[in-house]
Amino acid sequence: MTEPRPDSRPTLEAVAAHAGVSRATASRVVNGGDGVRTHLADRVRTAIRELGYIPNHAARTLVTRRTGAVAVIIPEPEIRIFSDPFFSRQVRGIAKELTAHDTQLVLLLVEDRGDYDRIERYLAGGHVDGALAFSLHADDPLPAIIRRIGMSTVFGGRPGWTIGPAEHDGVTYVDADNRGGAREAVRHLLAQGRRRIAHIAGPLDQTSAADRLSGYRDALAAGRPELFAEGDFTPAGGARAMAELLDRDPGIDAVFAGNDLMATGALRVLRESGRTVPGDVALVGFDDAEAVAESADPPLTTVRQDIEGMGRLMARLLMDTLNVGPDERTAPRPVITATELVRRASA
Amino acid sequence: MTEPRPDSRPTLEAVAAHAGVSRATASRVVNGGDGVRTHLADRVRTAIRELGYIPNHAARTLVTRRTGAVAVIIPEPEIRIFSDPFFSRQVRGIAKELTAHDTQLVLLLVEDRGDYDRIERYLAGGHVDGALAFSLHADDPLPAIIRRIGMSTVFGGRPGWTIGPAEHDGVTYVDADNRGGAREAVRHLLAQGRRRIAHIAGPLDQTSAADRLSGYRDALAAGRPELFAEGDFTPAGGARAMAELLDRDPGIDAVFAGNDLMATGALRVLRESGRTVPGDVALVGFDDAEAVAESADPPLTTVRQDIEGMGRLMARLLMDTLNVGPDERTAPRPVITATELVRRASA
DNA sequence: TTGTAAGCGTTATCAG
DNA sequence: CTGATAACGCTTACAA
Repeated sequence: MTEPRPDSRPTLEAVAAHAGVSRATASRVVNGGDGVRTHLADRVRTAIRELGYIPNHAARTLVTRRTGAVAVIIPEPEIRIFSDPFFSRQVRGIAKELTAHDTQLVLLLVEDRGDYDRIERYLAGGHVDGALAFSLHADDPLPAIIRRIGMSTVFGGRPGWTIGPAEHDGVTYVDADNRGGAREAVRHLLAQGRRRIAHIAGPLDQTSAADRLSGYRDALAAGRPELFAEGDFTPAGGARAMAELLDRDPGIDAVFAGNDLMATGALRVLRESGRTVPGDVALVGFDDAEAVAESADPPLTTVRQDIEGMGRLMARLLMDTLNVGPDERTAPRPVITATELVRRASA
Repeated sequence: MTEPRPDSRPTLEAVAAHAGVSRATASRVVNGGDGVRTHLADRVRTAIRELGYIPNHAARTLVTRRTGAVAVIIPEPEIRIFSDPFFSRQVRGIAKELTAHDTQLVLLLVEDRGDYDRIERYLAGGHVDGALAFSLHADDPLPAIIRRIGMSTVFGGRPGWTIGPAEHDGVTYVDADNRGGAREAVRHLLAQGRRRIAHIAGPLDQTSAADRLSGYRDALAAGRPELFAEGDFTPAGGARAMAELLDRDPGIDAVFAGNDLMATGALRVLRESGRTVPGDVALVGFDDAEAVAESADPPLTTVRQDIEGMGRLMARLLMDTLNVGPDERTAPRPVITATELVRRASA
């Protein structure tokens, strides 16, 4: 019923023998075939096909010191992380780009502090050629690890220890223009004649939240009072913050939420308080999270960021680094991607 | 500023020399140290620590033919897949379990049909020891590939080509008790005196959708008319199906939706039609998707499945298979996990 | 252009 | 219990 020894696959040696050439020549053909007479190359290719040869990855890695794999490190200090569509979509973008470069994606989830030992061992163990890491808090141990073992890395989101988009210190990262996007959102509210614009910020130890708060302040600069509460990027947190804000100032006529999830929470509280949206209070979110912004009631006006595109970009940047050798790499630098205000019914 | 040659890490050879033993002995210590005099073992361990030795994975794999990695294959024929919290949570469970077994997770996303070539090459290339695969349609090429190259695999969700939980054909899979859960949901509606209970099914070529429909029918057996429309597991699809159902029978007084996302779509349409929930129409979802069921308005009564637990289970089952050798493995079998009705405000 | 041969870092076999 | 030594499958100088 089953084949005799399906276990051991043909080696390069077998291919060479089958084609009547040396293993070296066979190897050359497998790796592009430059400088091999087409006659022989064809014979080798035929042998490969007939034997169903597939290169042994471990053997290749052993000598080339290249694994053809990249680690994607995702922390989930809070529960929310992986169920947040944000990561899913970014990972999707990354996966697509890596696939295009014939590179594998090794997923490393970080649950708690102790996991970093494991991560370091893994990274140092040479299992991967580079790493992609996300949303680092200012005190995250990962940057130190990465620096220590000298691993090429691209970060997603401005790391907490950098000052801002302009001043960075030697890291490459991809981030949306959170500040600019927030500015645009608030200006949109101002343009509608809203006077008391509140902001529900995300956790301010995350730079995306801090940058959006900065944008909010930028737009309000013209002598307007600022009024904000800190949420946690969840609907419940948004609801809590909204209640607090309403308590502090019942006259609020607009809210800019740091993300769509918090906006839905705010929406619920606004409705429960008897206010209409956008009639009494206009509401703008951030992310344009699918299955959230669009299906909210009313659908959310929000600031869209191209999350999948950011993921792709991260991967591309990393591949670029990997493909030039440590010598003449382009200097590490942040890449800021544009945001876009999507107007729906809520503001 | 930087170390001279941070590039080349110490080898086992170096450790052996440092400890004054043979490479073979050093290797034994690295792999548990059975049958090595404690005296020597300690010396080796010290050397390992002092040199910062980390085993070279490729070299090890080359000889042991074990990679210490597992592939997680996720198809996304429709757009929704990865932004669906379902996969995220299942992956999370898998990741946790694999980590506990010191095994790496290689993520393989399948975009389109052509990707299967790449997947097959990858699997056959011996990059991983086993695979975890999801939600296969009846005509999915993956099972054939997996059988052809004889790779240990555990499926998530009942594969489309199996008949049901009882009759399976040689595959191990983990699935929630979709049918039982659906039955419970509908019985709950019946117990409330609802008479016209409609069902919004997911795409019926997915077994989870088909099984939930079966459960719906089971519960209705007592001579009740069945009334269902097929959605696509998205809010928009749920809305579409709801509109269609209302059109066909305006007297519907309850709806069992195949998942929470479709339930939110249905909710919107019900509200827009002037109906109250649960006053005029009771609504039950499926999944208990966080940030969806709970934050819906009203919060959704739904059937919870322990998604993360299912992920962990899948990984554990695979590891079990991997650790016993092809000889005496326990026969492939489905594992069905329990569901639980979570009562909230919508029904 | 092609072949020979020397590794790459481990584990595993087999004497001692 | 320990140590040579032979694989593992491939790439890459170096020679021819």
